[in-house]
Amino acid sequence: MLDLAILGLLHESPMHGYELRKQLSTKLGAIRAAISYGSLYPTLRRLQTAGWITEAGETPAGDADVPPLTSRRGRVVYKITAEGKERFQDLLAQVGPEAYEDAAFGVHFAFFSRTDVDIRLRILEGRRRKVEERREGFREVLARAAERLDAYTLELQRHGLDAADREVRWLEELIANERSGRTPQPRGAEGELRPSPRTTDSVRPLTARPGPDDSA
Amino acid sequence: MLDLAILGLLHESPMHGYELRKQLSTKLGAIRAAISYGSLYPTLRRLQTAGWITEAGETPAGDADVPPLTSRRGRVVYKITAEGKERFQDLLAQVGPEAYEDAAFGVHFAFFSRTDVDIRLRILEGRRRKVEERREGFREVLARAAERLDAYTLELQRHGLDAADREVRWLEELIANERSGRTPQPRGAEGELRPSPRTTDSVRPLTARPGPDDSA
DNA sequence: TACGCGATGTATCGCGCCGATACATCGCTA
DNA sequence: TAGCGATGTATCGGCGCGATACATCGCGTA
Repeated sequence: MLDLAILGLLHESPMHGYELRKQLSTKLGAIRAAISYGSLYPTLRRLQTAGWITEAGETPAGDADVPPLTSRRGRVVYKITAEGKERFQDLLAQVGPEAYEDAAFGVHFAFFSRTDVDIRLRILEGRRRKVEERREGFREVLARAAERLDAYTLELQRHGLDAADREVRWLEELIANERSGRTPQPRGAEGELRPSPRTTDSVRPLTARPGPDDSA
Repeated sequence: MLDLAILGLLHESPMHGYELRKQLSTKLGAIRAAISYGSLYPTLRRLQTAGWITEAGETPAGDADVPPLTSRRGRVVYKITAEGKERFQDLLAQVGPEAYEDAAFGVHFAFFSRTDVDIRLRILEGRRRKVEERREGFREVLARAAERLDAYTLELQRHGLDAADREVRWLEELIANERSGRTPQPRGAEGELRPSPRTTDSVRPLTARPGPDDSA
C-alpha cells in the first residue's frame, strides 16, 4: 500500500525520503496519519531491491536547479525506473477487495488522475458497497440491540452511521460525475489523462509545476 | 489499546475469545474493523500472564438469555481478576496524547460510562483539539496549495475537511452535554439495564437524534 | 445413512507499519 | 558561540492484520 503511494509520488518527480514523507502527508492527509520513517525507509529499500526505484545522485546532470535544497550532504534522492512505472500501473489497476479498505481506497483515490475511468468506477462502486454494508451494520445495531448498550456506545454507533451515510452520498456523487464524464472539479481544461507517461505534460496534468516558487 | 477494550468487555461479563471478538466488533464497529484473531489470542495470553485475567471453567452461569451455545468443547472462558479491574481503571484514566488518536479515542469513548466526568471532558477536549488541528491542515492545503494539486486530491482534501468539521461539531455537542451534567447513568457490570429514574431522561442522552420511535 | 457445509471455536506465522530513538548537519538568532 | 528548530537518514521493538490450519457441531439433503 505504501508501495503504490511512493511509486506514485516518485512518478511525478524524484525525491528524497524526508520530502517524500511530507508530500505523502499532505496528499494522503485525509486518509492516514503521517507515514512513519520506520515504514518509509524499509519500504524504499524494498522497492529498490525489487528494481522499481533507484538512487539518483544529488545534483543531477541536467539544469534541474533544486534551488532551496542545495546541500550536498548524504541526501539520497530516489527515482522511479521503467519497471517501477509498470509496477505502478499494475498496482493502480489491481482492484481487489483490499482496495475498498479505508486506507487503500484513499491511496487509490489520490492517484485517480492516473487511472482509467472504468477502474475508477469499479473502485468507487466497490467502496460504496463496502460502506453501505458498514452503514447497515450500524442501523441493525441501533434498531436491534439499542436497549442493551449504554448511551455512549449508542452515540458512537449514531456517529458512525452518520459518517457512513455521508460517505455513501459522497461516493454516489463521485460515481455520477464519472458516469457523466466529468472529473470532480475541473478547474482547468477538460483534458483527459491517458496512462501513457510520455505526452502527459502537455495538458496541465497533475501537479502543475509552479515555477521557481515565491516564498510562503 | 486492545488491552483496554478486552478488559472492559470482560469487566461486563466473562467470555471466550470468539464471543469477545463479536462483541468487540459491534461495540467498536464505528472505530476500527473487526479485531483479528492474530491479535486477540496473543493479547489474551499476555493479559493472562500479567494476571489481569484468568481462565474460568466452562460453566454456564445460568443467565437467562444466553443464546444456545452450550457445547462442552474446548472453549476457554476468560474472566477479569481484581488486578485486572484495577488495571482497567488505570488505563481508563490514562489521558496521554495517544488517547486522542482515532482508534484509542474510540475505545476510551466506548467505555465512557465507566469513566469519571472530568476524565471524559479531558479526553473530549483533547480529541477536539486534535481534530481541529487536522481540520486547519486541510484548510491550509486547500487555500495555499490548491493550484498544484489535481482534482481528485483536492476532492479528498475537501472530504477530509468536511469530516473533520463535523467531528468537531459533534465533539462540541458532547462537551456541552457533559458540562451541563446531562450525562447518562452508567449501568452496572451485569444485569439490569433499566433507565435510571432520577436523571433527566426527557432530553434524550447525548445528541438528540429523534429516531423513528416516539418518546416515552 | 452418510455427506457436505457453514457457523463456531482455538491457535500460529509472517510481515507491514508505527512510535521511539539516535545521530548528524544547516541556518537562524540571541 | 551557543542554542535551537528544521532538515535528513536510519534502526529497533512490538502491535495488530490477514492468511491459514485444525476441530467440532447442527442442519439440510442426496
